[in-house]
Amino acid sequence: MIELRHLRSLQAIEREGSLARAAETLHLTQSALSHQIKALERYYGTPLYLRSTRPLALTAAGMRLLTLAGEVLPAVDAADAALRRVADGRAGRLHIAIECHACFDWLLPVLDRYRQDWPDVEIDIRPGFGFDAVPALARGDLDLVISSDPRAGRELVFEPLFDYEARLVLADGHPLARREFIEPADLREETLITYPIERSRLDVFAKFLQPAGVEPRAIRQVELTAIILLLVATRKGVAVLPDWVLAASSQGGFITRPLGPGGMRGTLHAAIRRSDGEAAWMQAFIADCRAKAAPA
Amino acid sequence: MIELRHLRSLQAIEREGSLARAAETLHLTQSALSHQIKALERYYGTPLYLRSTRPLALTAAGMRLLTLAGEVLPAVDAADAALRRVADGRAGRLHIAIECHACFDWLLPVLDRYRQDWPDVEIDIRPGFGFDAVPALARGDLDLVISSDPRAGRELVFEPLFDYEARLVLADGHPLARREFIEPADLREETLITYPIERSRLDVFAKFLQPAGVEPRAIRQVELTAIILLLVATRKGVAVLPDWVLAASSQGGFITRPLGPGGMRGTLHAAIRRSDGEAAWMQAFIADCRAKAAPA
DNA sequence: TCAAAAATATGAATAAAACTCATGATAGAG
DNA sequence: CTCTATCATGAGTTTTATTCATATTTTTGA
Repeated sequence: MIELRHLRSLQAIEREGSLARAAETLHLTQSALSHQIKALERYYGTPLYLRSTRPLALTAAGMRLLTLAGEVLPAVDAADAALRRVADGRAGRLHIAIECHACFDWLLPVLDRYRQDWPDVEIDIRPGFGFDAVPALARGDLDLVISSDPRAGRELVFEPLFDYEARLVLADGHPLARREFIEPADLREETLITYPIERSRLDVFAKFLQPAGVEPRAIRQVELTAIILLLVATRKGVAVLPDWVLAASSQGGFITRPLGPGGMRGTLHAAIRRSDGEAAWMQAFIADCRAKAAPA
Repeated sequence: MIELRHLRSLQAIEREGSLARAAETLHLTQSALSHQIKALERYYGTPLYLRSTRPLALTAAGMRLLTLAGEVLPAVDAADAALRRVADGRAGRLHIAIECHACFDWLLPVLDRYRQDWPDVEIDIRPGFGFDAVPALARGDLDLVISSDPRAGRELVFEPLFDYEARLVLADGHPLARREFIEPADLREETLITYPIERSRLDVFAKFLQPAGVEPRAIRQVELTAIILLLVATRKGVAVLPDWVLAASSQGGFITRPLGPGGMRGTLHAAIRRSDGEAAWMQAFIADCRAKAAPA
């Protein structure tokens, strides 16, 4: 069966004009090339070179193979170079899912900067994984999941990125603004504005209201962070958002208060496969996440 | 170094969904495939499959190679099929040169018929070889030369095609028409119409006039056979043409006479490389030439 | 035309590789 | 948690590729 080695030999013979010189550039002996071609000719049952001429002249069959070499070898070499970039950490695939909805706010700027430094990394944000993101990571459908509850395993690593505090956001002059901190019962008469995801995935419910058996007066779901802040400022309700959202926002007209006496805190993690952990492109990305909105 | 074998394995694994099944279709063992992939991974220094999943899932690097396989293998298989056609005599290259100018008249119809039966033979008529056609045949620049003087060698074979007689063509009622045959001196007062090639390559001169030291009154060179016949019929001169030209012509107004008492005869040959002599496409072509203008 | 030079071919021996066999390890299903 | 399907591993074997030494062929230049 023909192999790439044969195509490389044919190209070298054409380039160098003789078996002997081609053999040199291929780091082979003239004999090796002669045997190689003879084997090809035996395999196909037709001569590739006219032997009555010196140097050898290609037959039509030989030319067909030389053409094939020209078609095929550049593609092979390109793939080869690409894999080499993967091997030394310059290239990789970074398909991200985010479990935390508000993370778009810091992630997009980070990605923007990152992709300039790592042009060979194929970046994507994949929606629609929901709570299945971590299994999808193990399966190889994803490469990184932004998550706030680490469940490391043999195959997966959870790299801590940064701590955050979820705080209640309310309009300037709201009655609750006089409190030092917020208790669950305080929200009984409030309209709570949240991202449009199921309650079980919202920490306010899971960790704050539900344990106390409190239900807010109403819930309103809004997609965009900026709109949530606008609604809060115009006294349409209150919201619970991580502190980075508020630090990064240029909007005004609201203040924040801790949830509970100690505040509701957490740590954001990047879940990755252990096998990707050493790669330069991955380490750089995690470093960029930690630096977050650092000056460009 | 990566080889086509590896690309075929990757494709089979993708197709079959597991090493074991892929191994079957490749007529290998599962172990062989496992070793093969491990070798590739060692070579590139990066995993091609995630091992923590069953069946194996491709990594980004693995996908790059699978893509390469898709690009490259169809081209390889196409070339392979083409060479197989060459090997069993269905395909070949037929680059023809003709030493005899009038041969166009029977060759073109023959080629027309031939190429319908042998679509995989690459046909061309290569002008500009002149007397160097036979060496060019040995060098592999040509594959067949129509020639009237056989000089066979170790490398070359001259296949006889058919006999012909070169006859003097003259207008009906021309004074020379009363002769049984023509002698050199008869042309002393005639205008001789020839193809536009050097005198040494025209048999009338080389074999008939020159030996007798006779020079015609004038020479006129004309490219096309039909025009030559027209000029003869309209008494602008006489010409020497092989008999097949006259047999095939539908024009009238002229008669022919032998040159010398026995006529000037020759045999047309097809010069080919001995290595092409066995090929089915070549034998068929020579047979077609011998049959000449046989009914289609 | 002949010998020297250059290029390729050949066969045996060696080196390298690819593959198989037998078995061990692991993941996923029930 | 066991069972089954799947993949990995290492030693041994077979196959393939390459080298070495030398023969053959073609080309070149007197």
